Amino acid sequence: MSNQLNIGHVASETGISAKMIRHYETIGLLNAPKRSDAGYRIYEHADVHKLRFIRQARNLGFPIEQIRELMGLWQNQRRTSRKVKELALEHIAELDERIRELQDIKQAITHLVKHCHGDERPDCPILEGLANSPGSEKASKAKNNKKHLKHNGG
Amino acid sequence: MSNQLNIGHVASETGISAKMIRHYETIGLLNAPKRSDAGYRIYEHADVHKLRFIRQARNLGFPIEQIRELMGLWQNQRRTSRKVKELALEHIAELDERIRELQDIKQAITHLVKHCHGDERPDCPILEGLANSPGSEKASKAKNNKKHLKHNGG
DNA sequence: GCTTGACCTTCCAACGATGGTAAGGACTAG
DNA sequence: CTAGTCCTTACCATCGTTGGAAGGTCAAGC
Repeated sequence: MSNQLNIGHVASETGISAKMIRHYETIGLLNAPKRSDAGYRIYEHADVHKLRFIRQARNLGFPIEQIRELMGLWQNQRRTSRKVKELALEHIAELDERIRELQDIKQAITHLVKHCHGDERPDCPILEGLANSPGSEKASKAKNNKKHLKHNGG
Repeated sequence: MSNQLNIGHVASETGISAKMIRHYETIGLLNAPKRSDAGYRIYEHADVHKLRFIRQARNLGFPIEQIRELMGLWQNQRRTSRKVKELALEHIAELDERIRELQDIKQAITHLVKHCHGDERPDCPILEGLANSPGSEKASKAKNNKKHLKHNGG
């Protein structure tokens, strides 16, 4: 009976933690499976397939909401590949934007670092740059739309 | 009397919302200012200076904890520029890693997109790629240490 | 006085995706 | 019967920021 598709089995088979499988169920990304008499979740092979799809999409950085759409398209036999490609291109554009932002930041810091001796002296252009750079700030609010600039989420 | 450095004034002067200024105080990034009889926060010009420093560092993507370190170094007259440069280089390394991750992802999706017609036909290599790619998953856990791959923090 | 409106205060919740932990029930092997 | 592993729900933490609610304060006008 150990080959029952309970959550642990599915988790190890898909590489998605039991925690996340339950989470995907609560947010409606995965349909709620049947339960055993004891209340255990019992999955079908189709669920494993779906979870693999989700994992792949997550690995590619698709946000949950886009994965929801992708899964809808995936299950829909009458979808057009045009719509799927649109979603993918949209995602690529977002990736490009984030890459560009990070590169801009990297360049700014690199510029500061270049002028820092990095020795025993306290003199440090990096700190000076952080303290002094933007002339006024009231105006910069409009330009700086980098809210989505997240540091490492891990 | 309107030139009192209360939180609203400081907020508009630094471009940091009053909300965030209070937040920085609660997490100990900014020291708690004096209060008026009514309990209003009354800041000094040094605080404005500090907040500008914080804002710049955030704009460059430094996480709060690193900003805390940077501010310590900034205020410390006996610091060495070496330590500051180390922190900055560490941050650059993290940026590089994130950029690389995003580029890898972008390349993978781009590869899928290239083979998709993007027309009225339902046939779609993108969805197939998402559904089928990784042969087994149990092993892939070790390789995939991209936990910190966050989508847009919005 | 009394009201209006802008400002301030604290506390609580949310985003997105995941990890952790706790308390308790269910199962399996010895 | 017991030990150990699995399952259940539920809450808290991350990370930085924003939003709202409910209430106190202040400066102005009538």
